[in-house]
Amino acid sequence: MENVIPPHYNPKETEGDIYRMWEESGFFDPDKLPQKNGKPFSIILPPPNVTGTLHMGHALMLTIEDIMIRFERMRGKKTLWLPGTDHAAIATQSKVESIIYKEEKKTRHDLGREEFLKRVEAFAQRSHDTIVEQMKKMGASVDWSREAYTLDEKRNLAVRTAFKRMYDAGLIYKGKRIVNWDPKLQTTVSDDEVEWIEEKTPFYYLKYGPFTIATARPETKFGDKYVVLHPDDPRYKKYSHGEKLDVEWINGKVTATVIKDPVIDMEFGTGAMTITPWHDMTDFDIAKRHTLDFEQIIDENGKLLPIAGEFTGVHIKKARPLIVGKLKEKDLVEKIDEAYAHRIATNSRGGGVIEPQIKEQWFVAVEKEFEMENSKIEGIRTGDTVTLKKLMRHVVESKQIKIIPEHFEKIYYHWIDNLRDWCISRQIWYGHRIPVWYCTANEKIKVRNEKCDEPIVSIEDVTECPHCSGGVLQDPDTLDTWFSSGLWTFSTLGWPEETNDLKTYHPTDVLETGYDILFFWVARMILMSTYLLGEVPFRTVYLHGLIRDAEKKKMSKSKGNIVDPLDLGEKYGTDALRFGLIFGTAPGTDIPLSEDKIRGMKHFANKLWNIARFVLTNIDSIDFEKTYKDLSAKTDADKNIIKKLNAAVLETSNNLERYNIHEAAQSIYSFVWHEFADNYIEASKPQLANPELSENTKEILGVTLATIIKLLHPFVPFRRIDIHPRGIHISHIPASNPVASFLSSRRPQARAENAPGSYVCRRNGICHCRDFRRILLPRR
RNA sequence: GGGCGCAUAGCUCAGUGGUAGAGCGUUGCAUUCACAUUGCAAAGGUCGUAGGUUCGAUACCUACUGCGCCCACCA
Repeated sequence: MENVIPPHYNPKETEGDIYRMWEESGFFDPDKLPQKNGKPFSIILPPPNVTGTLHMGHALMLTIEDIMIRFERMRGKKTLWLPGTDHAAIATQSKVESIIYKEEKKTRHDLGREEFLKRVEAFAQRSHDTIVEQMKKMGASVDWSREAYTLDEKRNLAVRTAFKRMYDAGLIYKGKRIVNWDPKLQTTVSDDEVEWIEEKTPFYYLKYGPFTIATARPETKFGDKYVVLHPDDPRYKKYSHGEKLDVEWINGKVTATVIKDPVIDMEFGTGAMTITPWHDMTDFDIAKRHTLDFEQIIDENGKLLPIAGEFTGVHIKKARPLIVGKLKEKDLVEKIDEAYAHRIATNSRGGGVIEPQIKEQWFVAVEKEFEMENSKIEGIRTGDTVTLKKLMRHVVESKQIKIIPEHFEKIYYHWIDNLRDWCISRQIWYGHRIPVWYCTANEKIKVRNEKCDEPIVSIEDVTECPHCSGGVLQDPDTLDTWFSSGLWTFSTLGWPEETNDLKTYHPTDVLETGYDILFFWVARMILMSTYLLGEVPFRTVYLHGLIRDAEKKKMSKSKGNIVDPLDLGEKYGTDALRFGLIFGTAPGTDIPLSEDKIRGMKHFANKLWNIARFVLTNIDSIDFEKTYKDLSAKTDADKNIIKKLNAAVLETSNNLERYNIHEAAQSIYSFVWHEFADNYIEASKPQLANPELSENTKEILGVTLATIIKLLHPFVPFRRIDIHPRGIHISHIPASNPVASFLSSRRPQARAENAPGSYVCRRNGICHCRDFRRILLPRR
């Protein structure tokens, strides 16, 4: 037989063609799979942000999910992996804002809402196209026909429906709360998006009547008329709660009221502090607790308001030295500690220093009790009184959602227990506009109804006030990006419509993502799904670790240590990249990315190539109907390899079934290299020369090769064997590509021999045939 | 301050109640024989310390030491 196999595996020659062949086969779409009646298995892809390109974390995510999906598809399940992308509201907006500013020196306000959104959408589209290409390069077997976008029409309907249902149930409300305000980007920022930066600031000890108070921010102190003390502090025993004193302050005399509250740390500073409830979280809480007055000192642009007297209109940054100067003049400064280490809140989305403000915002009430409708959750019946927090905790506690690795369950509970109402409004333009309208009719219109003061919450666009037919204005704010991604497991399946997909694939089986978004996203999906559908969004949460650089540092643009997954894929082949990413890495543990390891896995890819090369040049055909169970041993080497092959199949399948991906990879790796190649192939050489053993040895070689290719398929899918009358091709598709056309004919019962060009193996692209299932364990 | 985790080969990491594993690195051998884009082999570990449970502990429990992460946000 003519040997046309080159000695080195060249992934570039084949990967693109193989992906195209998969797409043509249609098997990524579960409706087109031969096993129409298989049990469903579904994963919804965590949608990458349309902020540019994929990074290593995405490559890892795609690899793990593709392994799970291909494994289940091979086992005969009706397998859906649904892809999509995320508009990532604030991240995308600030990215585009900074590009526009860099190139044209214009802000979004210079362009106006409409023009700016056009620019963002164009950018998002470009990012999307890049991401899709990159996903294909990674070999992701997602069903492109069901692709979704968090901001497309269907998802918009889902968002509005969810908002209205929660509003009507009293779980969404508008309220005044202190929020993280970013004066630079002119928006609120969620607690999770705040980044704390260590800084040394002077720490001022100021005389406040008989007290000395310590502060790092004298510029906020104008309105301070409450001095807070610990009730047990012996130094301040003679002052009682509620006592009023006149004190000399920045702009003259103020009447100070003594408040006793145990939140005060007696050890810190002087044990006495004055509060600024409008601009400080802790102060806000204290003021609420004692029903004190709130007064705004700083405006939305970071400038002082008239309460600051002569400093009115001065930006707080400039105001500090001026105010300190005045305090010194008045002899109110006792001392200044220059070496005080302080943490400053900043907006991690490329914004400025956070200045807390009290603002009207939309919130989701997580502790408000309501009656559960339509519950499919075990342990919670329809009509039970619950809270969103309780639902979120319950489904994990009762193991209806299992988190891998398990210890993240504890972290999840801790987070839930400390959870406060979720602020869902954002003062940015890119995203889902809040589906609320306000009546703009003024007093001149006689028909104005009392109800006109109520916000109009609607799924459809509102053009006039339903009460007075006056004009309306939509709330200018947009929703937190996690509001729409919270709906992701079911909005992608067609909700609120009762689609077949929703019935078939929800709850989904696995949600696989990085542990860094357990709170941002995973928890919010659990909230949304349990409330809106009365069921869990997924049964298993698989959390992968974060990819770090060789020095174990987080990859970030500012550090310049980003490694592009596609570069590595290009250099070593996608299979090597995929195997390297998952080999020896446990879930939930960070992975220092070493190029050496990927290179090592390329050796494995090449080893595999040469194993196939040896086997295929020594045999004439492979009977793909046979499995390892049909093999018989004539020598000790035969006996050993059959036993080990058997064990490798079991171990790999068992481990994959339990989502022990790295262990499954280890089993198959060590079998392929250290049993099959090192031992059996060596032993087979004399056996092949012996006429009595030759035929049986060929059969063992062929079946073992076919089995390992199948076992490896979920991990390294870019391999196929074609046996052609004129030679044997591994990982090579002739230009005419009859295999692809055979696959697309979707005749699983058709015998291999009937295939065009007498291709013996037709199944290495998408493994769907009976024998693939037979080599793997049936589901428990 | 609250919570979670880690400590295993020179490096980076898997793993297990009963002979300790991988990648890279190191050393030696091998080039018409499937594999130089390499292969084969070797060296290298009292599995952080001290107690406990157990017939048996690197693994389970406790304490300690040293690291790391998350949350809270101290005026």
